[in-house]
Amino acid sequence: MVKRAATGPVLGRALLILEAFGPRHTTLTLTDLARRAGLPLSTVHRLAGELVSWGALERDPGGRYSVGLRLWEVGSLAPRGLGLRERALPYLEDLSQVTHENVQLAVREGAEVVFVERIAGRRAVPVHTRVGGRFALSATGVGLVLLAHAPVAVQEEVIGSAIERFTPHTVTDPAALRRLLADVRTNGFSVSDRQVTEDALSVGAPIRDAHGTVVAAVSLVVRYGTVSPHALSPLVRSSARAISRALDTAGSDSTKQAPPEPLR
Amino acid sequence: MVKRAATGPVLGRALLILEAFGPRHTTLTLTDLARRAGLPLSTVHRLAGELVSWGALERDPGGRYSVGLRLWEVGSLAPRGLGLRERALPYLEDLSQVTHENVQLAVREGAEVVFVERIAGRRAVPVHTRVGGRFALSATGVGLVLLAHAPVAVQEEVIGSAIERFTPHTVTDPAALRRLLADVRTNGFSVSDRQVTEDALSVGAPIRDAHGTVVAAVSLVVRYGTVSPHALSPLVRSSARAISRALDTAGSDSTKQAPPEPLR
DNA sequence: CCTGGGTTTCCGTCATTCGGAAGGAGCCCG
DNA sequence: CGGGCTCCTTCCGAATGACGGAAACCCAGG
Repeated sequence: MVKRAATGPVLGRALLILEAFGPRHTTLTLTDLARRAGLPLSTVHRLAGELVSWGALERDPGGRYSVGLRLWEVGSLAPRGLGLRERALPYLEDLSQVTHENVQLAVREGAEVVFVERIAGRRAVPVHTRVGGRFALSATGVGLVLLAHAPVAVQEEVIGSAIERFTPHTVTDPAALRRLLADVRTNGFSVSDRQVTEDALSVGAPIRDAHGTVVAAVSLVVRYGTVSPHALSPLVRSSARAISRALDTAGSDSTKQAPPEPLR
Repeated sequence: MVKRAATGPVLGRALLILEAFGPRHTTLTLTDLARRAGLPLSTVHRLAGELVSWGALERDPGGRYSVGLRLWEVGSLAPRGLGLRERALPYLEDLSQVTHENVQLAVREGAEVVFVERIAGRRAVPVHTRVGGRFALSATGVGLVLLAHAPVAVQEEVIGSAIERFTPHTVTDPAALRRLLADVRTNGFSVSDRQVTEDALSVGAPIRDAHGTVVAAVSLVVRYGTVSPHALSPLVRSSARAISRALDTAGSDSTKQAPPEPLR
């Protein structure tokens, strides 16, 4: 069994409160907070008060709560968050300048992708990606890369459960997905052909740490039909390798680089 | 006296643990964590375990702790963090493209500036600014703007306590600082003339919300002597106003209406 | 084999959290 | 102007979960 939370009441509830916030709900009233967290009002009132006094949450003049700057600061210390973003950004910008297309940088968290950075091309296909947002592993360019190199347990989890379909082109057949992942591993890049939206195609490549473990992925997202995947893959792959190299050399704050492996 | 922590033991300690991380200490061993947080080992072990199980912290194979991606995700929901950054970014990039100098975006937290975004010009003066990092209010371009428009209590706090000196040009005299702040308010922009380093000068301007309250500041940082402040101020000011406008339209509902959240 | 660093587990004591309920503060509508 | 609404804040006694010293554990390295 790996599911059990193992969290005491206090912390557990405090974290439930943090979880209540989301992209669609960045500021919440106390009552909403309690409702969304599934906790009694007075409990939320007390805990939220403590969180505010530290700066994890903030209250606007109307009394509504939002995530505090202080929490953002701490969050920005996450090696797989801002740390990664900072090191990769120059290369992502190069990609952006050269292609004028959407560039994405993402890591895997559990059975989902989390987008760490996104540079939107001016006249590129609109992509509904939010920095800090999550998405299914099996459909996007970055997702396919991360899934292909994920521990087998994760792959099986994803393949085993029903795969969400976004377009007629979304690969939902387990066998087909397995083949796709194998291709990603042998080719060194992924292609998501209109799997998320009818008009977009993305090409992703793996970013590795000093040990060769895949820790992140980059991708270019282009309008379907305008560019061939084969034209993009060398570009994406070489950028991914450049970023990988940048990660190696920049590992200054520790004696040895170790691959981050989130557990559940 | 400002305000007592008002935090129960559990949460308080958990937050102390989070505080133990910093730019120079992104990954810590359990013992370090305990030492830096000033807590007994077993306590930290227990609490950190809970935090890990939720994803607020992560452990690498070596058992060392770092800030978890999950916390970064939640942090990215902070309106004054990523929210602000996202809306301002296009304008910051324009500034960067036009001038090829360093562009900074910051907000005030207590008696310090917190940098929310920084775009480094290729061949611009090196600036030691880190996104998510803090700095004294009284010296930088952004800091002067934020201080000039801060509540009087904050201004007095800063002016009252000893002002840190970075260069011979740093303004540390209370009266002089007061005059400087008054200038900032009347001129609508600030100039930090070699106050942080001998070779840098920065010009900052205020960003306001729908109510006219100053909520953030932008600045350009250039090498001293290359450009006159007067040449920069119109540019910085107009960018600041553009960003202010972008904040208004983007759904800053005061206390009136139900939040019409724009999705994409 | 032993020494020393960090890590994990245990468990009796007792300080802290819990949350229902009651009291305010606005706001809208008739 | 008053009654009803929703949302916010404060209180306090019961009992539950937190606390952390101490001891076992697990390596490396000498």
